Amino acid sequence: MNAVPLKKGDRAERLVEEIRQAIISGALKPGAALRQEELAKTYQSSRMPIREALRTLGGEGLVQLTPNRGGIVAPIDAAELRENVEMREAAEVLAMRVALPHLSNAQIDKAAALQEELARSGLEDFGRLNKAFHLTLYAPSNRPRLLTHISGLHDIAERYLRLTLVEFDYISRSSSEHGEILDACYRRDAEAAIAATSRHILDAGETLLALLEKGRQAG
Amino acid sequence: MNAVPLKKGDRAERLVEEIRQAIISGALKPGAALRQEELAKTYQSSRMPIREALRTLGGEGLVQLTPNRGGIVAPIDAAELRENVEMREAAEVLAMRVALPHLSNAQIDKAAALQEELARSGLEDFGRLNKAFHLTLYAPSNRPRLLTHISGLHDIAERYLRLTLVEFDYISRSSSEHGEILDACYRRDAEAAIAATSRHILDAGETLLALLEKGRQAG
DNA sequence: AAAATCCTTTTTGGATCCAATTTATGAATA
DNA sequence: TATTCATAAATTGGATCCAAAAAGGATTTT
Repeated sequence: MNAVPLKKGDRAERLVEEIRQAIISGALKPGAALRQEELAKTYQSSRMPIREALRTLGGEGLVQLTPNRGGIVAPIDAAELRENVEMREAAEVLAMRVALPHLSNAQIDKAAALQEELARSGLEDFGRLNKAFHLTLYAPSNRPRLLTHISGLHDIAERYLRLTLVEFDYISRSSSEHGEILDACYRRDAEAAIAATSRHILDAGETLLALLEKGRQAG
Repeated sequence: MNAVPLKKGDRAERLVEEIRQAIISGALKPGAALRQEELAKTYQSSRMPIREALRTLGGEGLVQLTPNRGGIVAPIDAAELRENVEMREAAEVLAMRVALPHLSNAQIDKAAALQEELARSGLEDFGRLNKAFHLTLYAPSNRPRLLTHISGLHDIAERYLRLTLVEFDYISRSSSEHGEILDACYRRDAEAAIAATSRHILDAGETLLALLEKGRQAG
């Protein structure tokens, strides 16, 4: 594989995505030291693009950089999850409010299709599909910075989702809440759509926080 | 100068701050190409830390990076300003809501002192002091990610402030709005503080947007 | 004269090299 | 035995070097 000579100029970019995914999925564990040489060997490149990638991921909050000591995978803690939930609620309510007036039925259908796939899929794909579901609804907002912001928040949130090994119950509740959001969108009921979005995020946050605390006690 | 040998490990960090300030202040003009060699010469270093700094600033939205073509100072446009205002409103309302219950009179006093300094100062220091004023009030929120987010939004907002060469009228209105916020904080009136913060941000946004449009027409 | 093509120059991205800093190891001392 | 200090190994940050890509100019072609 890798028959394609890999055009110059996106090695760092690729690495950002690969390492980001490794962190989100938990393949790289919270707190783990990110040795440049080691990553370079793993991803078949020199240390240089690794360094650039780590810096980008540092900006996203997935890596903690310390001068002369390099990076570690950002640790997990309840305070960050709480903060993430609050920020996500604020940002997604805004996105929904701006997007809804420009949302077409075709786009809602697309989100609905993602939700169906979500219902059929396992935990492995939950984060990716869930993020796609929400961002699909916000796409017509025409707010690129806001969407990037929300995307980053979802990436961080997914780490906590994976960590707590969310049970089936959670996914099914999320499913019905997604249904409520879609209904409100189809009706173009802004208040209802915003309220459902807000509740969806905050409820999920509470559930995860509780599980995280429990997990912390249990080990 | 530069008698201090500049410890290793924060060259890139320093450069981030210097270049960020140059972009915010307008010394580096929107759309201008950021030649690595040139910046390296200007800031007395090699291209390497420059590259890392540009990548960080790219993440902050102050630099636009294109593969194999390097970076340009992020362009200015009305759509981004609007988006920035919306995001700032959402984020700062959240910050105020979370911070207010933990806000001490001493901290409010500190913000008030910054406001006084603000009233005496010129346009040159407006952005910095205004940001400090708001962040001082949000500090007890204990939400580091949120504060970083707000800080970045302020940096971007300042570019538009400088660009429109805001007139005296704007600063004095901002001054009285800051007074309203402080009053509400002293009274620990959450609703009033949030409402005043929201209005403050949205009003300023409208003013700037209008000036930006006018400036665009006038040249 | 306009457009396309080739060639030169400039500039970026990646690899390698070197120095500074941190971390690990072990000896010396209290 | 625990602690401090010195030394060695590992690792990062910065500089330099080289190849690939893009930008700019000249020449040819229509």
